[in-house]
Amino acid sequence: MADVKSGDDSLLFLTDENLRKGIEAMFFAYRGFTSDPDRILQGMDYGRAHHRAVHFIHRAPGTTVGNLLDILGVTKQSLNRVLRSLFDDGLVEARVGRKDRRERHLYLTEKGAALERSLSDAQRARMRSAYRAAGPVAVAGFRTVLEAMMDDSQRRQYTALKDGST
Amino acid sequence: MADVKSGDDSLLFLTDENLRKGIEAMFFAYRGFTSDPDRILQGMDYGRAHHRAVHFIHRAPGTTVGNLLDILGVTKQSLNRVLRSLFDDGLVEARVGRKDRRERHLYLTEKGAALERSLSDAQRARMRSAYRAAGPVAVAGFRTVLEAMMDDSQRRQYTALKDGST
DNA sequence: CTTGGAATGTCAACAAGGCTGACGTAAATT
DNA sequence: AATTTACGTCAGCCTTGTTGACATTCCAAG
Repeated sequence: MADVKSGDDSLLFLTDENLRKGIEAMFFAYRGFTSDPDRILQGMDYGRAHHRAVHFIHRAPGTTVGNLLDILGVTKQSLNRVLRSLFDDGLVEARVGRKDRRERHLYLTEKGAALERSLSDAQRARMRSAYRAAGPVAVAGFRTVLEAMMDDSQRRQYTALKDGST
Repeated sequence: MADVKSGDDSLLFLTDENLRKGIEAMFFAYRGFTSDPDRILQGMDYGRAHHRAVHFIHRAPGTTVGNLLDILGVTKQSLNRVLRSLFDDGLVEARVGRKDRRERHLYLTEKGAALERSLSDAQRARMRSAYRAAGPVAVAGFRTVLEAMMDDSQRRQYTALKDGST
């Protein structure tokens, strides 16, 4: 695909220079992307790892620990440290699986949902403002490129969530 | 805001659902974005922090330590630890400023340039494949949205680099 | 010339959040 | 009954970020 004859400059967007700009844009944008939740979380005993856990538990209530491990791509020891503090503080609760009682299904409590809301409100506000400034066509392109940047396994998780439950 | 009259769907891309998808796309894509260099670096004594330092020294040869501090947004103690190991291993060299001799101007050695090349080759390969799959219009949108997501100070640094020296 | 402040380097201590390895328990599966 | 799976936990390590304190060097202003 995209086998462009010479004389055609439609592949100029693939120059190393343009790729470098994209790389640096990712770097700086990701900083902005995480900065608002980070600001909210600092001072609490929580960090970015808690944010991620809370986000995906909110997103897929009743998800199992193992499932969350796959999505977050960390070790169970690492996730467990985070989950334990969320349990202890009453933000997340685990219910034993009904079908398979080895599984723990995770849910946000009211308190947890409140934190999730405050974090995602902040992050969405930045996203919304960026989307609005860029317009719908740019946003579609944004999502297309991001999706193409993922590993296969990540893309599967993303799309599984994308059109997910609720 | 976003007071969309019914019948007009031009602002439908600003729904919370779409914003959430963008947020998750950023999360998963960033993992892909960093995974190739991370894989190369693991096993060496280096990590992502070294990659960033090497990248921006390559990008703006002769940059000062203070300048790099601004770009990377870390403390000098943190950066110094990274730079010291790069000095020790002969990947980066610091030349005392000619005009202001307090400043250290940073340059990659041949060895440092080789590492930079291997890291950025890997990262560019992923980027190129994503760009190619998405096409030029999507790429333009991608960059537009990312730029809109940055903080002002980040955007200034980004654009300063974007059309920068060489 | 002296001094204030800027740029840099360094030491010590600490925290978050990754990691591995090992081990234990309960429950499902074979 | 034996094995595998899902989960939890203990112990220890690494990277990379943080703060605070302090020394050095040197430009620039008084």
